[in-house]
Amino acid sequence: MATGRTHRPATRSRGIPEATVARLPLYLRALTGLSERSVPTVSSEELAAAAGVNSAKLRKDFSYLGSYGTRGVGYDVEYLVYQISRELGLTQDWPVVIVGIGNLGAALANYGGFASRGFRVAALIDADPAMAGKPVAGIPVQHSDELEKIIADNGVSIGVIATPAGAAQPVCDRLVAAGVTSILNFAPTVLTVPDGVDVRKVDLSIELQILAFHEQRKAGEHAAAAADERKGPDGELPAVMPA
Amino acid sequence: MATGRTHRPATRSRGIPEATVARLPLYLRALTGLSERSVPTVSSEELAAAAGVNSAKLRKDFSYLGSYGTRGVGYDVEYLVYQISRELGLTQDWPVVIVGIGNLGAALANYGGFASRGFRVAALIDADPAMAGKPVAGIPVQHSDELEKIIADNGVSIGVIATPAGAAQPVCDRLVAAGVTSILNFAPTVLTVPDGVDVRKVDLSIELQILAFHEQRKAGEHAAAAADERKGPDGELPAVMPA
DNA sequence: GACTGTGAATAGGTTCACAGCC
DNA sequence: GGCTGTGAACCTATTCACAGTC
Repeated sequence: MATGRTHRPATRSRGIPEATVARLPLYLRALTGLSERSVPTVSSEELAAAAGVNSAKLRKDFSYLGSYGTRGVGYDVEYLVYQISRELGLTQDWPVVIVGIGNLGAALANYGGFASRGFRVAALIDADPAMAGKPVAGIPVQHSDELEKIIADNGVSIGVIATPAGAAQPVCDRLVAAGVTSILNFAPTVLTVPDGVDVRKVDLSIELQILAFHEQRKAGEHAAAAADERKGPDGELPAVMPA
Repeated sequence: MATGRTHRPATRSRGIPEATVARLPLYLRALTGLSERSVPTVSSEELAAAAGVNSAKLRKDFSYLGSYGTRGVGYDVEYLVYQISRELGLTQDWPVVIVGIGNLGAALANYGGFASRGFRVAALIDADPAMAGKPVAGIPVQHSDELEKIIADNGVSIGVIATPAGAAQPVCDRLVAAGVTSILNFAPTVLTVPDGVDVRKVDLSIELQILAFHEQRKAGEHAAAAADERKGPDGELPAVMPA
């Protein structure tokens, strides 16, 4: 009870679960593919397969958006594309800035998947003066001195951070101060932001580590029983605390 | 431990929840930072802050690994680093191949976060013959004809796919046939794999779309009180999106 | 007194299974 | 008959709150 409010409990109007929101882009991608092949309608079963989920989950997800299907028939592809796009806010244009134009930043600038949704790379920003003016993906890199002006001039509310870890928090602070309220962070560091600002992170090495965990388990399936319990096989390193 | 009354011994030793596994790399990163600054011990509160989670969750997570802390004191940093590394399988060397050396593949090849964990880029593979031999991040790119041989020679079990969407499934099939059992997929497509093969995906544009959803909702907060949805299912025209 | 470890309570997400409609 | 939409059952994850330990 003493714990105040950290997280606003979902808004009153539309309670779309977070897990559902995270899958909408998946459905949208699958639907876009069908649309390009001029498929008029699709069943929950087919669409679920194309999106890589199961059909019960898909139907449940769609039920949060409304009743957009037809029983006995399925879903109208074009109509669903529109509804999901609207729900995700992709019917409007989102200018984004990418800060940190190293290898990853350049890859992001070149990534086609942004433009094809409602995202437009409004500017590339880097702290290295030597980068200034150099075009990447056809867009000239601007120096980070310009950051605040760029954000303001373009009405940017989404920023992508692809800087080294050490630069991420200061960059984040400046973005937020300049008016950015959503941040996609590729730097391997935890960002602190004020309430009302959303941060999502993508950490490339974390994904690999999760794979390694499962991979290890597969490998150890033969000899699983052996080195299992806390009597760990300390091959090396500090074996403090016996527990 | 926990020889209490619980009548379900089943989930004892190897039952680490997936959500916990996904956070272990986060803790590890925070701990590594502390270790570099020679901090000897850390409380759940401090470590949780550094990792960006709350302390109850962290303690619960650690309780699945075992009792590695000391009441009244906290956790020994070095010891925890070791235990988590071992749990994640990072005390061994994981050779990985990266397939598709475009902008993103090159960024991944250059990404320092891999090497610093147990990951070693064993080879870079691309289908473009013009790329063959060109060094990227100091590693010469090899042609995809060599894929099977490379996997076998290096004992690779983890593959990273950074190809265009269309090439991803064929590449995936070849990786799996050659013995790869874990795949990190950056291509915006759903991969189909046999049982026993793990796939994790990272889709850059999906993350942005999720941000857009929340961003849109923030923007509408002023006018939120207005029409509270539930508008007629066919009130809007499915005006198809621009390509 | 400080802090971990963990049952119990709660919240969130998934799957089942079937009613309702085409 | 085929397929959606959804309450109910189930499962997973998070948070609470406090007993246990140093």
